[in-house]
Amino acid sequence: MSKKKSEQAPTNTLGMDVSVDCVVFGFDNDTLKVLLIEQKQPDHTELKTQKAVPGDLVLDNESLDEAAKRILQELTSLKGIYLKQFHAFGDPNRVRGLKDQQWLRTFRVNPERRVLTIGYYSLVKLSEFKPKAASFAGNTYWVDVYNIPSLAFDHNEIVHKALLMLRHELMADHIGFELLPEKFTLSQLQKLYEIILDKKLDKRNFRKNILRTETVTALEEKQQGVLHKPAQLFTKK
Amino acid sequence: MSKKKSEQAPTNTLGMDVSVDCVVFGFDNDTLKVLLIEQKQPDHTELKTQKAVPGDLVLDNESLDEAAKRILQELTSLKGIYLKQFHAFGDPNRVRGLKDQQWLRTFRVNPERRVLTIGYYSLVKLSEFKPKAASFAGNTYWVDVYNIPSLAFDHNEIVHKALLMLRHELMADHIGFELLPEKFTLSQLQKLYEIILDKKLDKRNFRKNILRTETVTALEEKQQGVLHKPAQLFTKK
DNA sequence: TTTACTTCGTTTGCTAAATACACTTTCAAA
DNA sequence: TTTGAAAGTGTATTTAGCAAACGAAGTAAA
Repeated sequence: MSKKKSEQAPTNTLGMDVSVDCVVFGFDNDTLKVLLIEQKQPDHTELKTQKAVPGDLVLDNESLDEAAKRILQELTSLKGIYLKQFHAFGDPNRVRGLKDQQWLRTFRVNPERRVLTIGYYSLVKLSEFKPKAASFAGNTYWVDVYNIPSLAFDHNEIVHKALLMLRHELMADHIGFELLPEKFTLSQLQKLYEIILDKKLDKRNFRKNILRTETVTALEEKQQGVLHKPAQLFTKK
Repeated sequence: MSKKKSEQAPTNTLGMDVSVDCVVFGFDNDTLKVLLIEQKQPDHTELKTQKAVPGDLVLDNESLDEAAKRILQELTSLKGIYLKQFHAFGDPNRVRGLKDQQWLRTFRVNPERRVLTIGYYSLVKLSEFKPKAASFAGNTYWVDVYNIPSLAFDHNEIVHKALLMLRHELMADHIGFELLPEKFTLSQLQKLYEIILDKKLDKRNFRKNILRTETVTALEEKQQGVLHKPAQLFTKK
């Protein structure tokens, strides 16, 4: 930003591509899931398709947050989704793998260029999620965050880091309800916490703590159609 | 990373410049300081010089961490300095201010290009710091982090965010001693914490907490040359 | 050498907050 | 009316936070 060009090496005058990758988390009351997209199968070839986290290049006049929002919106058709930047991934060779290059050549103008990517994670309510039909290369999948297949580029690392950052933020800012429907029970919320943090929590203490933070409010309503005592419903404050 | 080019806007084919900016923190036993560099005064002009945090473009084959290390090493001649990436700043117009452009034109090949910057902060021991003489544009200064002047680009925002992230990490990972000499007293460490967190701490609780984390070990040695009971010296474990 | 002064490091004693832990209640279905 | 299944709740103990005070260890000046 401020130094003169250094003597020992030429300053980068080509620039590089910058992308945003979104680790989209969803929760189905049982497992924490991550949304993956699949490489579109090139016509009549037998290439094994790769999977990755959704992402795209940042456009010329777009901020990083705007790019992340755009990607997510094209993907989910939802607005107002929780989004958080968590890390920049800048290995010079992070898209230079053979399969990675094969994939990039199918749609990038300059597939061989270095790509810096900014990682975002987002929290969506699975109940509201409708995968947008034909907008993406290949299919989309939800996979268990604790059982992620081998992904293209450095996306396994990106997902892993996203989970670590999500854990931190969950403890600090109690954003868990972003993954639940509008109305939810405290047991659902607790189970979500337990799965994200990967440890058991005490029911009474959990309730005390959550209610103290005042991030949720009790509704008059109760759960319906369950074959046991119906729980009180809550919503985010 | 994976989407087809979207219809509504052309994908960026020019790429952009990527830089790393380092917020270098130092501690003089009294105030938390940040290292600033000053724009080199163009010959016989009367332009008011601007100040900024040190940074530079990322080179073609360099990772982000490597770029940050390089910048810091040229600046301080020190190795093994604590460094942490904390945020990416990607506003499309973040270097497009009039004065910012004037400055960039004095040394950048393409001063008008969009620049994405990755923010790092680093912790240096002021006692070991020797500002490198002529390597940089203009002078270097240490300024109180709570009294930062108006800086070029979006560097005020960058410094502010760096401080917030430092606070979080200090509480979580107890990295404070990175700012102190090899041997330090717990009172020094406590004062450092109080200044970074901007609040008073209880002496006994502080000592209990720090000793419990086992990040420091007591030496056999005691403080010398003080006109009161000498304190025990500690060092990082 | 005595006294005053300063900060160190710990003690005591109180209050507030966090943690560990187990039983009763409510509803639907059989 | 019994059964299964999850909801919902209270208390005792431990740990953390805070205030005041004190003996210890050193220097400096009388």
